Amino acid sequence: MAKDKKTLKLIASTADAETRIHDDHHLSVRLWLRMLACTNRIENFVRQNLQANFQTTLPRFDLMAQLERAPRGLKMSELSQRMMVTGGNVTGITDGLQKEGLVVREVDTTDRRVFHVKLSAEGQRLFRRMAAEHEKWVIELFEGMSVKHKNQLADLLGELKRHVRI
Amino acid sequence: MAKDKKTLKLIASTADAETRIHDDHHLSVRLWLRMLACTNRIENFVRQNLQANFQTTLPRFDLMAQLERAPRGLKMSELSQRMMVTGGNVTGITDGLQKEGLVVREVDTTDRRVFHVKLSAEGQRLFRRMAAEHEKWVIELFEGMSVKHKNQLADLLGELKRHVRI
DNA sequence: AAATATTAATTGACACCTGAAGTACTTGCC
DNA sequence: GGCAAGTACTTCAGGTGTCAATTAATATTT
Repeated sequence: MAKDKKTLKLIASTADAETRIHDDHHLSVRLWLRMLACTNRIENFVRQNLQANFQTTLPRFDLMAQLERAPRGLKMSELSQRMMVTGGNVTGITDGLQKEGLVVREVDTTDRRVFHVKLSAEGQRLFRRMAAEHEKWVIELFEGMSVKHKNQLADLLGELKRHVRI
Repeated sequence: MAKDKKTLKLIASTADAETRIHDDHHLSVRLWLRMLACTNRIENFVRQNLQANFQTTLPRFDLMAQLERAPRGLKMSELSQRMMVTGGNVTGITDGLQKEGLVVREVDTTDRRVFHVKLSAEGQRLFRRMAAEHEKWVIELFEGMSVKHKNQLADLLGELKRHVRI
């Protein structure tokens, strides 16, 4: 039946190509909306848990996570790049964390424009506790999915990430 | 070498299972971070384009998109649910769109607590123009990926979305 | 029918985020 | 040396988001 329809449309010149393109359009948009929905759900879940268990937020957790992976510290601009947010935003989040003694801004000896942001000892302790919980939450969210499917998904997202260079 | 390590650990009872679990933990977290990175990139791209071409924002576009799919209008609570944001947020976005004449709040005849939010005629015209552009941007972002892979990704995300019910 | 609970939407306090303008510093070029 | 251009970060205005408290209307219970 679908074939009959296509066959008929073939008579009208470019109709078939149009149909294919149209389907692909829908595919891409549907894919994007679905990805967004998944991300939102997981993000909401993680955010609620961070708030309930540690009275903190996802951006703060994210910033600390970046620092934990870079023991030598990160410049504000590097944080901005890795967190995929603007510089002005990083300033605010860093201010808050610094005020609570979780991170420190260290001045660069050769270039007085730059800061090297690092986790304080207390920041490290707290982050380790949070990271352990965070891992549990994420496991929990993905536990309905087989390892095989998780790997497939990770591969496809890796491919997408490469194509989506901005 | 990695194998030697594992073999040695096997002597210590449950070590092998632990290793497997540990790997899976990393898999889930890595998967999640990768998904988040993809989403952020696409979202940033779309947001910038919406701003540059239509002087509007993603949440406003999203709200209008929800309304376009529901010609009979949506209650504030329905918008909140579909947009996956809180009610207070929907109030603000709706206020802005209403002020610009793009949506209208219609009172319910039987329950005076509820509003039915609808696109105005102007809102419909504008949304159609924006949606066409939006579709192009999304296609562009996904064009490096084969239709087959896009379908696989959509399927896997569909599975994830089902598992991740909150 | 009055008291109570529930529901729909709004408000206010606070955090996030962007984009653009501003400040302080460094670099490169004459 | 000195000045223009560039870089690192901050500040500010405005829109987005949460949560908790509030208001107004409807449902339920007695």
